[in-house]
Amino acid sequence: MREEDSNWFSRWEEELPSPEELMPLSQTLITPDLALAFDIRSPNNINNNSPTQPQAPPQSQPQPSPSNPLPASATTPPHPNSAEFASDSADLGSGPGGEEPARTLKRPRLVWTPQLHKRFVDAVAHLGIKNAVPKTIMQLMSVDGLTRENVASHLQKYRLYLKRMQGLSAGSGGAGGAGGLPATADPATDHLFASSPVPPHFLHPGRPNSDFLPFVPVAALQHHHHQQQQQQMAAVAAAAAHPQLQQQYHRQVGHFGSPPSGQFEHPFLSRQSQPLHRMGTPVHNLVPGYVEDLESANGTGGRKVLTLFPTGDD
DNA sequence: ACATGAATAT
DNA sequence: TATATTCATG
Repeated sequence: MREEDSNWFSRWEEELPSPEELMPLSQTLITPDLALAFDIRSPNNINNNSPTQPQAPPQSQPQPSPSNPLPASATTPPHPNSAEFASDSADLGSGPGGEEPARTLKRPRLVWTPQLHKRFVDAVAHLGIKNAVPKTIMQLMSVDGLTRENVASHLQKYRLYLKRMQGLSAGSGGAGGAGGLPATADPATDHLFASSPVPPHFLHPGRPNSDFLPFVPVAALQHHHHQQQQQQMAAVAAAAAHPQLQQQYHRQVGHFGSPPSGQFEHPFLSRQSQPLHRMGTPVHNLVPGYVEDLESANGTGGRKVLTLFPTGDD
């Protein structure tokens, strides 16, 4: 019933990160090889048995992040970044055995952790279904390394999920939250989606419920040529919708412009801007809320999986 | 030319 | 299965 809805909705609302919290949330996708290069790994169990990701239950403890036992011989560290390198022609099919990271580098598969998905949902929620298109969502999420394709793909699946939910929503509030599993979402396939509450508006396409917090978490400078402009555009667009926000936007940008504290720089952070023409990364990993970690699962064929999961409890 | 969304591939 | 990539449209 509606009351249930508002119930979980309230909770969901409370969980929403405030602009301040959101702003510094510049996560960074660290590629396995990069991590390896800098010896960034969780000093925990080297044996990741769990084929699936820790479902990240409500529990938010420093879950021993399944480190990746990446075979030291992990050669071919896929540089996941810009695929805009046209000049070089070394070994084309340098598959396994080859050392040089062929330019045919593919990013590791992105794993949508509940946290990441939450950001996704939040972004969509704040944008409104209409404006929630991959590009915009991506920008709002401000996750470094996230591509439009990543978002598009996820969005596609998410829409299907919503559709299914609409059909089943009759009688049961459905989307359980972080607390319990929704009785309605049965298939394991929906587990991820079930981890984040679905704003009611999503299920009611005919009702422009726009009483959402207007904020513009423009953040994380990203690489690639025009991204900055794009972000600005996004911000401007958002500002257009909410003129009063322009201030916020500027404020935030300013914030990013000047690092909060020059305490120390993690090697890999500074390095990060090195390998490719990535722009300076405003990573504040001083914030204990989010920690980047990665896990490469040596699946069946040796495909690497990039997992970024914030340790921050949600 | 570019972004989206669905279909298809891995 | 989940995510990536391709493809047809807008």
